[in-house]
Amino acid sequence: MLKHGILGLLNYGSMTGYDIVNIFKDSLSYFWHAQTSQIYRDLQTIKKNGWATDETVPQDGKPDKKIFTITESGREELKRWLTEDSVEFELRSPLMMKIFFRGELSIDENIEYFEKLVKENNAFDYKMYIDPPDTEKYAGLINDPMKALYWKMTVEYGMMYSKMHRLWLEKCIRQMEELKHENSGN
Amino acid sequence: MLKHGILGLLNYGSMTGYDIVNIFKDSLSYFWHAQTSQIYRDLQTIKKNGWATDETVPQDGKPDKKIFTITESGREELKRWLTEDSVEFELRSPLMMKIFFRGELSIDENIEYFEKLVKENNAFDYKMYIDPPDTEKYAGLINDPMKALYWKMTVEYGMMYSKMHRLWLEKCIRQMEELKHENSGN
DNA sequence: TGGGTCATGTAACCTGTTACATGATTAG
DNA sequence: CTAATCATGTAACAGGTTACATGACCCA
Repeated sequence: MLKHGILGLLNYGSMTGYDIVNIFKDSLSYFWHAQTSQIYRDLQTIKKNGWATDETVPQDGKPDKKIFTITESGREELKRWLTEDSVEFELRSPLMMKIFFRGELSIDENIEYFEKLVKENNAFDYKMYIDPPDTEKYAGLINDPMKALYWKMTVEYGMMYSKMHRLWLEKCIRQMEELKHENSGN
Repeated sequence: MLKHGILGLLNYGSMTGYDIVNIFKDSLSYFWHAQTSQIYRDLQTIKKNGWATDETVPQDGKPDKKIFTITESGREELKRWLTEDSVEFELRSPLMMKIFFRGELSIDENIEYFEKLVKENNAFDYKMYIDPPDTEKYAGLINDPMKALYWKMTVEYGMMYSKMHRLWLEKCIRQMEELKHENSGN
């Protein structure tokens, strides 16, 4: 998955591992986390598979750069991946895994926990509001409005997800409060 | 993560690897996928860590059973995991990874693709409607209404997620149609 | 003089996936 | 007769995480 994400970025233009790490942070990281070390390692695999070539460019005052360029075979692989038939409707949520078992703790602990999650969610929204993913920054990379649409759609997904998440958290808190009062009312 | 999910199930009562595989399918699998082989392997690790003990029970006409029982140290580990402070607000979506790069394909291919996703989403909703996750089936396991709430909340999350997903897909299709007509209108 | 940016990675480990293997019983 | 259920895994590989390492330049 990550290899194809890197390939997709390389398809916009030749760049270094360092560039990829940075662009990743501003875009794909919202729905796929990647370690720097993994990016450098996968870049080696990409080269080994013949999907990209590299060229070392010396610089003065700065470390050498290694610029990767996608090959024809890399473009084919990217297209193959994009059009392959696979079930991607997969949701992996460590949060739900924990909440499933949260009945082990007291209802007060849980209400407190959910309120903490609401705060985190708000902080995320606020950060998105004051410092939104800067698509302009990469205008040189993705200048085609047809291509930019898809980036925009993933950003919208993130926003809708966040909203749904908050609604769900609030509903859960209401349900816990109810159960709490029912039990104390007996 | 999976190890702690298994530990959580074991905490409801002693059971075999086979039982865990089945309960997993009806519950946790909606937000965490696990291979049978991984469950059996992690069960070995859980035993090695002293979080559970096992007892082999011969049966006739059927293979031997290996019943796992959580230990005090296992319960402590479960509680530690539940209360640990960690950022779980993580979204991993292979779908978004692909959509981000979908500008490489034609707008007609993309509209078709999104319509396929809508159908898949509807099929999922329909399956949930005619064959909902059967919490009753495990009433013997989780009989405390306080504990059952948390299971219910994760199911609700799945439903809200699915709804948001459909809304997003529909919005995307509208945006693509618009862009398509704008471009052909020039 | 201390932290941020630029720029590269390696090593060890942990977690998840795919493919394979066995074999009796029971329900349709 | 065939498919599902019961019940256990192993081996190899792929992918993700954590910790560590280097070093110059620039700005405050």
